[in-house]
Amino acid sequence: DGAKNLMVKAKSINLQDQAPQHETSHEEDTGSQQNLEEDQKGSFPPLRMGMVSEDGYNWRKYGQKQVKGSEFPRSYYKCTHPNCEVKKKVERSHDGQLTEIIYKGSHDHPKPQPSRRSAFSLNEISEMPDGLGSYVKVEGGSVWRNLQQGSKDKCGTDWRADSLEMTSSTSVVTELSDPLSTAQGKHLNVLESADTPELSSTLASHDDEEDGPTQGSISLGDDVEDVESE
DNA sequence: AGCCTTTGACCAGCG
DNA sequence: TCGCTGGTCAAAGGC
Repeated sequence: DGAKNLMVKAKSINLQDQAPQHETSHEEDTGSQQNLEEDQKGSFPPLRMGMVSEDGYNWRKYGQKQVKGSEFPRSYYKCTHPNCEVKKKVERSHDGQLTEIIYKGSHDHPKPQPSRRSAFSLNEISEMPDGLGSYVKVEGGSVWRNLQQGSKDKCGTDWRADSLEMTSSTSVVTELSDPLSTAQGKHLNVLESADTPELSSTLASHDDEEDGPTQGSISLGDDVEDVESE
C-alpha cells in the first residue's frame, strides 16, 4: 500500500511529432476546432478520444480542472485495473500538445498489452518527444529529470538508477514558473520535489515494477528502455 | 450492456 | 473563519 506514493512526472513540450494538425489553422473558435477534433478522431481509430499519452495501461478519466498557473486544463485519470489505484494527471494544450504528465502510484500488475506493438509508437510519442525537454518526477522525494540534452544521452538506461540515487537525497530544483514559456518549449525543465523521506524506501521496494523496465513482464520486452535508449 | 468521457458540485488543505 | 485552489465524486450522456 505504501508503495503507491509514487509520483512520476513527465513533462514534454512541443510534441509536433504527435500533433499532425500543424498550426495552419489558428483555431479561433468552434469552426476550426471542430475540424481538428474530427480530424483527430478520424486519424486515430483504436485510441480513446484524445489519445492521452498511452503508457500501456488503461486509464479512466474521472475529472478535469483548470489549474492556476497553467493555461490548459488538467485531466485526472485512474487506472482501470481492479486492484490498481494508480492515478495520472495529464495536462495538454488545445492543440493536443502534451504539456505535462504526472503519474502517481505504481502499478501492481503488468501492462495489459493494449494491442500489439501499436504501443510502441505511442510510447515513442509520449515518452520521447525527441529533442524536446521532458522530465519525470516521482512523488516521494525522487526526481527523474530528462533535459533536452540529458534525455538524449542517457535517459532510458540510467534513468532508474538516477532516480534511485536521487531518492536518498531530496533534491530541490526551482521550477520554471512561466506557463507560457513552458508551452513554448523551454528546455529549462527544472522541477522541485520535496517529500517525506519514508517514501524513498517504498520506492526502492517496488522499483522493479516501476514502469517495468527491469521486469519487462510482457514478452515484448519493449518498454521505455529500448525506446528511450534509441 | 458496459465502459468511458464530460461536467458541475463537493470536499479538503492552506494562507 | 473565509476564500482560493487542487483533487475527487457522481450523474448524465455517448460510443
